[in-house]
This record gives sequence, structure tokens and C-alpha cells, in this order.
Amino acid sequence: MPYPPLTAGQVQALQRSALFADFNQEEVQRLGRFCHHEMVPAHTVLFIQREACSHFYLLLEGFVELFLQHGEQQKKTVEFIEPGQTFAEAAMFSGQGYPVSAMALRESELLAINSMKFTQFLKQHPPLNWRLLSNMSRRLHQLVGQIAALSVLNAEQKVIAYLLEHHNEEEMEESVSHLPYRRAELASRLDLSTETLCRVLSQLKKQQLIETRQSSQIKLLDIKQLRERLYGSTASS
Amino acid sequence: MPYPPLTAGQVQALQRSALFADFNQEEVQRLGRFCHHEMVPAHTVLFIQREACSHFYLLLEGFVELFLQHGEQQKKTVEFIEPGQTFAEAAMFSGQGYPVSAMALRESELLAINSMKFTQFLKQHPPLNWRLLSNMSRRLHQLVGQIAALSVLNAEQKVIAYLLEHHNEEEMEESVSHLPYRRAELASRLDLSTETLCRVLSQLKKQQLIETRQSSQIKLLDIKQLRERLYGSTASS
DNA sequence: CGTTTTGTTGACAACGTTCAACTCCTGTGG
DNA sequence: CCACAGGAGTTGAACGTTGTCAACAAAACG
Repeated sequence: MPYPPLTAGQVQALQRSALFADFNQEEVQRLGRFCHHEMVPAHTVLFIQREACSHFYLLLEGFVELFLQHGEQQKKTVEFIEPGQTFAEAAMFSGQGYPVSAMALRESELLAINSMKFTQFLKQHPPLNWRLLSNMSRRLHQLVGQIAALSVLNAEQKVIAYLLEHHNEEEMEESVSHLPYRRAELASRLDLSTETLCRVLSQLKKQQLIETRQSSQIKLLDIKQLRERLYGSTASS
Repeated sequence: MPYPPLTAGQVQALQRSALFADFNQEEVQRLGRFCHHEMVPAHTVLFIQREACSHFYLLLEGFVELFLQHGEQQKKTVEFIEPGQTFAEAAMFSGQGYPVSAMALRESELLAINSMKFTQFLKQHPPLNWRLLSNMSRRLHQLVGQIAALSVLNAEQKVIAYLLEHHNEEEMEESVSHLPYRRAELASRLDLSTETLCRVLSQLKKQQLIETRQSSQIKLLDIKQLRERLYGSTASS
């Protein structure tokens, strides 16, 4: 038994994730034998593109960025991971290593799950196969949505689409989109330069469609009109 | 037994596909009970985005395009499917319907596999789970590669990347990239206008890096130099 | 409180799209 | 077999959107 047993909190976190939602106590314990807990400071690189896949992860606390690199300096954010999400599950099965690189943007707490051991475990738990398939399928949808957004939407539409997708309906009586990202981070995710992102936000502010507070919280003032700006539909994730 | 038995050719096609590669005769026959053969003329729509997923497909002959639509008129090609490939397998598991639309670009011959029946079949054939996972995983890689290409490469690099990926190393002593597409089709796949695609091809012709024959066959004259134009690497699918 | 990082705004340039003209192919009917 | 029509491919010019560079403002941090 190479790893210390899981804490109660970690067990709960596993059971709250999509993959292991209905695991019973015993199954979680068996899973725990090849998970280890990691606490990493901001800017830690968890894995890099093309590297052989040794683990996949469940994020407990913090914030992780999945990104691509081209040439020496260009970086493109593919996705942000928030607590409760698993990532890099798909990398286990392709035999081509991780398709992206991953970096913690803030100090983060993770559960790293050993890929080899997990694939063995998988054979003994057929229902998990289904979960994984549906998980990956949903991720495929998301990526297709991103491709649509990249190729079909202009700067303003990208921003609006993102705001609408990520605003928390129930949060306050007002619709506040909490964006815990730096401008540069969000810009990279939307495939814009920081400058254009700023400009779009300014314009939307001028037109009274949004309000910003301390630059990381964005209040949506007129959701209907925002939706109209996306035309009929976004087809986005 | 709702469907006629499979012909020898269809059985072979199934066994040549990635998903069913090592199926034995009996397994293929059972699979055949919920496959049906389709022969469709060019421009047939096989399914459309968001539609509930009733079948997935193996392309036997012909040519199929997977695409997205935005608004009323914009179309973006996500992928071309060539004979031997399966497509839309992932749609079964997400519960969100097909993520894209599919249209036959030429007269095409397909095997349509009933999704419901297949998922039942899947439970009795655990090794298939693995196949599916690795298939979908590879597709995820591809999509990530496309995202990279869309966001990081310029027009010339997109074209070169595509040519290099799709040229047939062994075909003739010369490297001929057979592109059985219309300019407009290829342009949509690369997210360019037909015009820019033409311009890029012209430039490459002028610089003696490629040659075109009857506009659908492209001979790569200097692969090394083409590679250099992509910088260090493409990170593309 | 000053220093450093992040965000915002403007001027300008670049790349790609759009529109329009034109050429080249392909296939069809005379 | 040629002529012609229609579509596909190619090229040029003008335009627009977004990226880049540079200056500046505002926060964050020690």
C-alpha cells in the first residue's frame, strides 16, 4: 500500500466528482491505494505536452490551466480547470502522451491518480467504463464548441459567449460573472490579445451591457441584449 | 433479426476498422444484426447537429464531411471522413446528441450501426470499451491539434501543415498529396477563404515548393523546406 | 510609500476577407 | 468534334478586424 489512506475530505471530493460519483466506501478506499495528494504552489507545471502519461488528476482546490505551446513563446489556453473537475483522463488511452500541458495558476491541491493502476482497476469496475466514455464524450463536445467559437465568432461574440456560459444564474439577484482570471489569461482562452479583450469590455461597458468591479467581477446588465449580439445561436460549448 | 446478413465485403470492412479489428467471425455476425447498409447520393445529410443520436457510422466508400453551422449561412468543416473510418461513435455517450452535422460529399456507401443496440452489445464485450476509449482519446488529440492550428498558425502554415499531414509518403517516388476536395471544401477545413487558399498555393508554386496537377493533386517538391516554414513544430493533429 | 505588475487606451500595421473581374476546366448539346 | 454554358479556380484592389507597439493609469505588493 504505497500511499497514505485518504482523508475524509478527499473521499468526499472523489464522490463529488463526475467519475466516481456513486462509488461506495470500499471502492473509494481501493481507489485510494493509488492516489496521492499533492499541494503545489502557483506556477507549478504538472505535466507537459507529449510527455508520457503517468497520472491523471482531480483538482480539489485552486486553479489549473491546460495550454498548448507553439514555437518558443506562443501560449494558447485550451481550458481552465476548477475544483471538482478531473483532467487528463483521456491521455491514458491514446498512447500518445498528454495532448496539452498543465500548470497550476494558483496554489492548488490535487489528487493524482496513477494511470497504470487505474487502468487495471478499470477492468474490475465495468460501470466506470461508461462514466469515462460519457465524460470524454462531453469533452469532445466542448472542444468542438471551442473550434466553432474560434472559427466563426468575432472578438465581441467570443467575449459575450464566454460571459453568458460562465455567469452564475443564481448568484445574487444580479447576474454576476465571477471571472477569477487575469485579463491575459482570459484573453488567451478566447484567443484574443489582452488589448482587444479590454477594448471589447470597454465598449460593452459604454453601452451599459455590463459593469466591472475591481476588474475580475463582471456584472451582466442586459442578458437579453447580450444574447442577441450572438445572433441566432453560438453553437459553442 | 431486423437486418439482412452482412456480405463478405462488409465483414472485411468491419474487421479493418480500428474499432472491430480483432473481432472473430461470430462477433462480427452478432454485430451485423443491428447494422444496416446504406448507399447515399452526393449531398445527402446523414445527421444534423443536436439531433438525438440514433446511429453511428462506418464509411465503406465515398467521402463524408463533418461540419458546424452558425447563424444561417456560415459553415465550418471540422473533419473529412475517408473510407475505413468510423464517425459519431462519441455522440452515443454524451446524451447531448450529435456534436456536428454530417453530409456525404460524394456518393457514399456506409454501414449504420444502431446506437441503442450497440451500447447493449458493448456491455457483453468488455474489450470493446478499451477500443472505444482509445479511439475517442485519439480524436480528442486531433481536436486539440485543430484548436492549436486555428489559433496559432497563419494561412501559409495551416496549408503547409495540412499538406504535410496528408501526403502519402509511399505514393510514387514523388510525394504526391492527393487532395480529393474542392478548393472551397479544403478552405473551410483550414478556416480560410477560398481566395486566400489559392493565394497561398500560388506563392508556394512560385517558390517551387509544390506543383499542382489538375488542381486536385498537389506534389510536394521540397518537404524539408516546407517543414521549416512551420517553425520548430506544428503541435497539430 | 514607492516599486512592480496588471490593466487600459491610442496609433498604426498586417493579415485575411470581401467583392469583382477574369480564366480555366468540364461536360453537354448541336 | 466543336461550341458554348456554367461552375470552379485564380488574381487584383479595397476594406476591416485584430494584433503590435508604446504610453499611460491603476492595482497589488512589500
